[in-house]
Amino acid sequence: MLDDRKQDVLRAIVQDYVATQEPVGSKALADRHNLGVSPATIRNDMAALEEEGYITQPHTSAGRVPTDKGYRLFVDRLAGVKPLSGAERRAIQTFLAGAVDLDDVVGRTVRLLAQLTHQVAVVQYPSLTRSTIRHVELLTLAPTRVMLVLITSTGRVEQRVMDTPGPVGENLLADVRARLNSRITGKRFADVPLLVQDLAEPFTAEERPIVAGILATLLDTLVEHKEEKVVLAGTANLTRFGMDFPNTIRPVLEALEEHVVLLRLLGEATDPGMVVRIGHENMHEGLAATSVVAVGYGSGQETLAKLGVLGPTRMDYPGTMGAVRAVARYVGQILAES
Amino acid sequence: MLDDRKQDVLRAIVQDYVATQEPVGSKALADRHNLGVSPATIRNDMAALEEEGYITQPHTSAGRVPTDKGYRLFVDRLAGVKPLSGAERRAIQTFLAGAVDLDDVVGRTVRLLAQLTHQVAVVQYPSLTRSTIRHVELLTLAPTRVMLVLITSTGRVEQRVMDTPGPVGENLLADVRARLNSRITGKRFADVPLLVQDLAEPFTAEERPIVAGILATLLDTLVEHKEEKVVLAGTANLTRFGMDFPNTIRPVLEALEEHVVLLRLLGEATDPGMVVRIGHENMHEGLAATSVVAVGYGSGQETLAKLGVLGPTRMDYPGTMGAVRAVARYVGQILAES
DNA sequence: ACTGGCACTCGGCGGGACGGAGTGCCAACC
DNA sequence: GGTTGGCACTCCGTCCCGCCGAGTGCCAGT
Repeated sequence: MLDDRKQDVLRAIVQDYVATQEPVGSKALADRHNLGVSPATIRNDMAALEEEGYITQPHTSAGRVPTDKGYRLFVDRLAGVKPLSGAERRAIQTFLAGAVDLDDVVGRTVRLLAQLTHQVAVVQYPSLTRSTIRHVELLTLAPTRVMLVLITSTGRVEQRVMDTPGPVGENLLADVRARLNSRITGKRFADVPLLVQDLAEPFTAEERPIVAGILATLLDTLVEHKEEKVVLAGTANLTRFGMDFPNTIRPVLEALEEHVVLLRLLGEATDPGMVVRIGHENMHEGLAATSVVAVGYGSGQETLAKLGVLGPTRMDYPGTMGAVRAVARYVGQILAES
Repeated sequence: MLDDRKQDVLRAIVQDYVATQEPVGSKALADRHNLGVSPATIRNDMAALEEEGYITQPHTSAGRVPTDKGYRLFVDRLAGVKPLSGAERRAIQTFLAGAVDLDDVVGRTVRLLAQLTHQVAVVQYPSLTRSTIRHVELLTLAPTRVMLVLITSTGRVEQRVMDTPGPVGENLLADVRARLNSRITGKRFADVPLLVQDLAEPFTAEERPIVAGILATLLDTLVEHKEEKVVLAGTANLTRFGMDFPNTIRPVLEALEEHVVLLRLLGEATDPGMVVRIGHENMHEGLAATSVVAVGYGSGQETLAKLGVLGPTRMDYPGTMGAVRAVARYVGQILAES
């Protein structure tokens, strides 16, 4: 379908367009890349590429610009992933190593990624769905008020305060705590409802509603925090592109504020494979000129969560992919150690 | 210095400019506000106002625009705080009442504030400095690894994982936990170092370094989390103003990413008094065209933290101040209940 | 002290001309 | 048949110019 030279031409067009941000013409191509043929020949190839939908011209008698389909081919077949320099790798490692807790790791990661790629970075918190329960703690705050603290295998802590139907003694609480932990410590979230089902039964009629309340809150917390959290950084980088702001930047900022959208963007990324979604592939009107590069990360084998960057379709894909992959690896490493 | 009519003129200029976003001329003023005098008279007053530095003209023969000094006078003496409508108040209350935990309260608050004011909203988490300790919990994660969970009177939970110099028995941990809680529960953060000073003494030579390590981590956590956390929302609202983006919006986005700057912006706000900082008063180059309206909030008497909004100097001050004040009150109320 | 009139100053806007970049096509060439 | 040089054509961006309107400052009159 596309002979070698046409692929070379497409690759050259993408590279030049990304570098200059301006439509690229046949003469400029012949000058900057030594393709060994004349501009006229390139023109013929360009006409063919346009026919096939890989490139387009903004107006008659302007240069060509890659289409989403063109970028897709470029990413899939014409370019690799550009590895980071040794210095960059070391910088990442030392920067992330200084983190004190999970929040800090995530915060540092997102800033790092934004700075490295000069784009908007998004990091999703380690997901609860695959993780297990490490400990459940119950504390009395007042006679009829209890705080539940849930610690997960990913180091995340969730807390919830609840009011109880009657006063709660320390003994009762200690009993419930012990029973709870012996049953669900080390278990997966999904299995918890079944495991605690009959936990209230041994208690007296007076105590039972209290215990039931605690269990309900526990289950509620598990469900509630399937709502993943995301953080982002580098929104100022959006201003680096073009002057057509009101139409371009605004919908992007709006999309970034909706966590639902963000999560969907990172959505399909899984650990080994990096996902690149280009322009309209995002299935979001406001992000038609935006690409997302995302990848899963995790400690050890399993994918805990995802991270990625978001920028204009005219981005440096090899470099961006390299940075995203590298950061994901180092974060996974850090998390595995702690 | 400024007679009544000149003040009326200035007020009218600010109101019209905020409404139209365009320099306002003498004729338009005479038409839209019934000041009872002719445009020529207004022109004289405007000349005086310009002389005094309250207004300025972008170019010769354009209308006048308020200066920072003009806005300052407007806020201080010419306008009040516009209270919200009953419907708005009810909407705030029900929206905030649905929150499940502290994170959720903060998240809802910031989104609410952004939507209400159509500007960028900033909410600082309840500060630790004035709050007291409600409970300290110690958990073993592995033989030589301990997790410390700190619960504060504001409902905030901080956790930290540490490695111990040797294996830690449950008995030892329970002992330390009990001693710690009996000493510092209910105490202020600032007093903790003194209170735990000699807590390691009763222990054996083997145990002492472990206990010391735990204490060190505790103190470290207290210091560490003086670094306040902030969240923001509504950055998309920045695009509502003018087309001079690259110069206007970029430095603002950059400033918003630096938490240090954000915290300083909210800085001086205290509960009863609302702080309005206009343009250059922010002492930040990139925020020369930006105003900040901030106020402290808290449950009961004391100010726990601050919130506010950030927008162009040409903002609707009375309305914004009304919204900020109202939201702060309701958040304080919600926090007091929980 | 206020008002109406008047000359003056600019910025914004539309129209027209120009130059340049780039294309498509065609005939010639290897 | 693929490749090349040449050429006419198209259109965008830009510059320049002149006009119009809004708004001002000043001054003389009430």
